[in-house]
Amino acid sequence: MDERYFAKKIEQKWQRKWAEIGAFNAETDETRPKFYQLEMLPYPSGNLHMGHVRNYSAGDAVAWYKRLRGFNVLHPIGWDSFGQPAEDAAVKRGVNPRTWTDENIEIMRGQLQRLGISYDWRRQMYAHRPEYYKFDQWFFLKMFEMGLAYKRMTQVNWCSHDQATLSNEQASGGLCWRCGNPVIKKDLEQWFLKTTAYTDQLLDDMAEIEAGWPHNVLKRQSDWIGRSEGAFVEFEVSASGDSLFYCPVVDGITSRSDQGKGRIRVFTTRIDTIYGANAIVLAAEHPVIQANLDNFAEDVTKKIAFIRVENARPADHAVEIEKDGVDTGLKAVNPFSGEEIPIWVGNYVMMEYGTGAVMSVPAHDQRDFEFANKFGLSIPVVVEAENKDETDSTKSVVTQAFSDYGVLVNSGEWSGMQSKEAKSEMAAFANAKNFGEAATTFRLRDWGISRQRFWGTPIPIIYCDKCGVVPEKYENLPVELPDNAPITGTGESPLSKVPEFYQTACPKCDGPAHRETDTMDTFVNSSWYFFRYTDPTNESMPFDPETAAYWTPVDQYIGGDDHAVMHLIYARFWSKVMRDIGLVKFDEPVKRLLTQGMVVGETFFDDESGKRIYFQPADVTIERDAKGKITGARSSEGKPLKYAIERMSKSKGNGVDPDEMVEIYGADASRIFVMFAAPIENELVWNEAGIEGAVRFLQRVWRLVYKWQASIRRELSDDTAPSVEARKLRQKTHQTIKRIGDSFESLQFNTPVAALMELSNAIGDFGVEPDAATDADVFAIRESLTALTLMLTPFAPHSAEELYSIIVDNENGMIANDARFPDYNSELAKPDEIEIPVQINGKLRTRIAAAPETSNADLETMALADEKVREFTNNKQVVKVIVVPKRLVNIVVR
RNA sequence: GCUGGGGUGGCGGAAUUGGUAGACGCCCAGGACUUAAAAUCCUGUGCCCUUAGGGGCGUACGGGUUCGAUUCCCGUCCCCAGUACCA
Repeated sequence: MDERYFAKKIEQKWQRKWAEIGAFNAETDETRPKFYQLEMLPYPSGNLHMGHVRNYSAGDAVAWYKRLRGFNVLHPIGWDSFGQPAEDAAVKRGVNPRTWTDENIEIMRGQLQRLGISYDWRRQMYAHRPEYYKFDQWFFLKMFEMGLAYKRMTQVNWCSHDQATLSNEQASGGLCWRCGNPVIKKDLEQWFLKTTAYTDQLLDDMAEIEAGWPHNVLKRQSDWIGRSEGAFVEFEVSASGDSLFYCPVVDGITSRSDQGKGRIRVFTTRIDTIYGANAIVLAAEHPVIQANLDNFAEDVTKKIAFIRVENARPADHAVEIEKDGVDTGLKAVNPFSGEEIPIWVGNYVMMEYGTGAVMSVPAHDQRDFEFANKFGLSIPVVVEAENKDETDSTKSVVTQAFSDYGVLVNSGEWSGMQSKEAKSEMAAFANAKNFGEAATTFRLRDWGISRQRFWGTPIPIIYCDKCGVVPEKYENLPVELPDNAPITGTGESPLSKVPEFYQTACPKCDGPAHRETDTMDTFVNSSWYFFRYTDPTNESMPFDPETAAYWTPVDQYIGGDDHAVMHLIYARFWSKVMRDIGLVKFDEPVKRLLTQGMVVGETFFDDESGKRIYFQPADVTIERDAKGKITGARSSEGKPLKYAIERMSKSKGNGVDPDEMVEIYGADASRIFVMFAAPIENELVWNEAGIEGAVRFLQRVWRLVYKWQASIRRELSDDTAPSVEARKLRQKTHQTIKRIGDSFESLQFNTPVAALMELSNAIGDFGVEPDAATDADVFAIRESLTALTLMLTPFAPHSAEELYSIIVDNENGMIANDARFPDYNSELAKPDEIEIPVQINGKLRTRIAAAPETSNADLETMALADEKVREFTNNKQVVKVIVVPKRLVNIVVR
């Protein structure tokens, strides 16, 4: 082997060797502790991007580290290979989605292999293969039996331009996220999974994973679930000329009272403030409003229509919409006070939340306050702070609602009670009097999984004229996708155009029947894929429960935080269902979660056209000032360019091809750089300049090993006394072993790389040349080079293997085979002498050298005796001396 | 707006959670080697003052607590992410 570092040559060599011995093939072994390292599976879009490289480099570092620590590691990869881009490609280019997908997987697998990620390739799962999606269907049937899968009519967001259904997120602001055209509501029969059956568990079980998940992810999940404790209260509609008005009975929104009058249900978290209600405010879409549009005065109806349009909120969350509303002329009776209050329509009330109706309590709710102010409505105060100064009612100018708890006033028989206590009692009272009850509402909705798409798992349901909705039989699974469906992108299910697919016999009566032609949301596939890895070829079950019991739950999951909510809530839901089926025995599938930041790119724009044309290419001249700060950039023709940082993507032309990186710098250098450049949870601004540093580092290590190669292979006698040099190097080695172990436990990847660089610098600075080295010197060098090489493995496995084979001088001595993380010896890590900074009045003035065990008293004496210190303490009174053991001495003088 | 996380050299970022601020790397400058370049190696590199020895300032800004604050407390400004006018 050459003394120069040829990345490509050694990378291919070790990838081949690992494959030969099946180095990363995981087998169940009850005698060894297991570790399940998982990264979010990629969508096979065609190419890896740097975000993938970051994700999989981090995962591989953990997998290697745990292997070096003696764990039996499961580190699998698979393909999230169902989804819309395959259909788009089919529409655009007429290719078969399956062919397109399979080709992309081949390309991306090659890229991952060239990066040398240590996967057990035998365990790949492919969402689009019948062997896998058969069990999506299996789970669906189980859930159908359990009452967790059901079908109902629902309104979906529909973009008539794109001919597509949209999720609420995609239809935010009432406009299609893709084309910007208005979104309409369309009625469709859809299948749902009852995520709401697990709402409480999804919230409460967070306690089990709290220690291992990012705080921010748990927060977002609990916001998403959105529990709020309160009560429903029904207000009777009481307008004079009652007959004019119509109150349709809509379950959960309105009801009919004993007197035959309609009641409007409101949800409130503050039933204690109900005596302060000055109005009922309804959403414009509320059924009572819609049913009476013809009965209102003409200008009222007009205003309602206006509000409905204006109510479409802009996508920018920071923009607050001005309150607007109109008095309908209808009245409602406060069931507590008997008071008659007006019914308004308000733009700040959402039909999608609660019942689409609120009781407006302006004195104690900021939004109601603003509304009442704008329209000059009364603002009756019913809660006062115990410390009266805080209550706005006592001030001459009221600018804000008082929304804290306090003492009830002007609240009939409840006056004088603590408002917090009154909440439950008033809810109980409402219940007893039959006009309300305590209730908890959630934002979480059941999971609509029907998609009018081709490239997804067919829903295994059959519709029979005689028997109705009939589940497919388990033995008939999988219900396979046909190969000849016309994919037009027109929004109707392509499967509904394939009679061979949908024409079938009823599993119950054997009569003619037709299949469901919708497919499942792709999030279904990713909700349980990581269980499949434990038993990827099982034909009768999703996986064998016993095998899975060894490997699962996942010990460490790593992926982008864009999946913090949906994917991770669905996966948690799925695990709970699997637990209830009896497949697993735990509540939570992922013990520890790490969310990595995005990789973004620096882009240079043409200043005139605004076109993105350059991404750090060679033909851009970056202009800097004397200190190296970027002041601007010019194209090769001398055009000034604008500079911006954006998410990397092909379409923006600022993407970096990982293959190119590997080709130029090597997989190891690319991986080290990505790990070193920024903390994993931060956004990473891609800047290729830094990668040279990673290459230089590897080359330095390479040269060091070659420099000492001959010496470290020689026989060493242990009777030479170690030099100061040797003792210092051993210290550094053992300190580094400690640091790197700690870093991995706390999932830091940038600092251990820095620690490795420091260690290699220390070896490079070793004051003795190989020919002059004593046995003790060589021993220290060998120890540190071996440790350095082993600890390099998680970041640069190919280089580590190559260097290790040189150090141990043994063809069979592979790290992947049997090597262990170096042992830490705390005695050796201890320095002989430490430097103690001496401060005077908190300012650093000098340092003194001392043995680590020096007592506080001795340190104090030494510090005071120091010449430099005496200069400062001369003619002054020493008031106090603070000694921090092994840290510093601070002398306070006056 | 609300919630969460932040603000440290020209840049990415360290700092044992109250104890030497700026590790490590990039950039930049100077030097060695070379006919030259590349590569490599060495030196310098927070800012200001000083011939030197050294001194002063410095972790967004203003206060506070402390022998000592990047770290804790109060106030202000700014950035990023999430978000739902959620009743």
